[in-house]
Amino acid sequence: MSPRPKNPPPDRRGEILEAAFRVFAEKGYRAATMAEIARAAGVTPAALYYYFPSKADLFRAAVTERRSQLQPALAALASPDARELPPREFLGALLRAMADFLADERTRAVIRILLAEGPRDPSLVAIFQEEVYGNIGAVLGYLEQHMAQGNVRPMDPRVFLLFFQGPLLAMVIFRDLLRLGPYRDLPNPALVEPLAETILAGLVPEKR
Amino acid sequence: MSPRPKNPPPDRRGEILEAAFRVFAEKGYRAATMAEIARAAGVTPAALYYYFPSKADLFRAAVTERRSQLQPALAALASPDARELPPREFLGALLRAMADFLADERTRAVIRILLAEGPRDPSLVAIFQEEVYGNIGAVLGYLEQHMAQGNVRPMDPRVFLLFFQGPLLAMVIFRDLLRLGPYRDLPNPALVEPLAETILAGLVPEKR
DNA sequence: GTACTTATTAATTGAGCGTTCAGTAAGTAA
DNA sequence: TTACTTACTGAACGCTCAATTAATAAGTAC
Repeated sequence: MSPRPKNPPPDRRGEILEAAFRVFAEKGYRAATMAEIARAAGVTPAALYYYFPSKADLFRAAVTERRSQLQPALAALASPDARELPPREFLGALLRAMADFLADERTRAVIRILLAEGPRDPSLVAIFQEEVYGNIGAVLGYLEQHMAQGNVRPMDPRVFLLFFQGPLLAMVIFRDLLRLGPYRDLPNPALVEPLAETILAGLVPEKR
Repeated sequence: MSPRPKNPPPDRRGEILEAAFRVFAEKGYRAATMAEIARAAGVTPAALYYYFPSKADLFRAAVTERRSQLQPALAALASPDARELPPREFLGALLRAMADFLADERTRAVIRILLAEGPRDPSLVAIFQEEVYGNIGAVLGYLEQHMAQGNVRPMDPRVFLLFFQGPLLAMVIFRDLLRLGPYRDLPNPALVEPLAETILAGLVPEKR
């Protein structure tokens, strides 16, 4: 192959990032090789070093790039419109929005990377923590207000988040990451609807 | 150092397995080197090959060894005594037993390994799936019975498990694996007690 | 004490991988 | 046309690391 190809691809850098993300998501950081990423991107390994100074930098760039795709889904949860809803509707919508968010294959890839590399790379965790908690903040404001008014069972907001995110996260881990047999064919709604019903029955006190 | 030391340790193999488990748990499979495991066990790398044919075999053996430590905690959940309890007490005890189970550092190490290596090693997942689901089965029997009698809100048992395990698993991931700031100082009971209260209020219908 | 087995080491090998570097075709500017 | 920049390639380097091998001290059986 010759340098400077006839039809110069307009966004080599972007192609490399996408290929890198795919390979890192599939193999993990250590097992992913620059050679394989290069192959996936249709270039030679050396070309990767034209755009990124090291494997670590490429990894960071690839993951950070994808992260911004997650923003809208979370932001929607904190929209002013949503804040006008009564607790039952608000919390149900929140739950469904999170489920949609987790239904995205790229989201699951990020989770896969985060679970595999996060425990050994705090700076990677920090990237997501900042972003996710920035958006969750608004949701918590809503909650605190309704807890004070007695419309929602009062509790530590951290506990609330675990309560809400936990079952969904567990489903993604069991079904999509570990591929546990019994969960293979459990569709999202089959979890979300009973979950919403049961959580809300316990979380939102009966109308007085 | 001389071969065949003066005071021959009685259980070299066990020491190696323990050292290997620690290193694998901390570094992950790829990043853990035979040299480091050997150092942790107080032998040379070649000694590892006296007991285990390859790195992969050592890894499998180390993880499998630990797995059996988890059995008692899960078995207790399915004891005949527990099955006599009314749903509220049974489910509360189940939740607390799971929390205790997850409080064990070795359990968390297994989870860390499972999340990091599981997505790329189905046979590793299979080891745990078999064991965990063997014991969960008995719990599900209890549940089905009480669901049929209307004492527990009827639902897919898989959903029930996600519902029960999810928040605890999420706490372990956020607090212990990813070390998210806000969760750093959230003690187990601070999650378990409100969780039990809220889940049970929603899961177990009001007394008629 | 001799023969054999067990448990271990030191040294080495060989593959794989991140990274570097010199070279070069294609595009751009004067 | 010349000078320069951009965007790569092919080849090689150096290192790490899993795995092998030959040697050997300590224990055991006879």
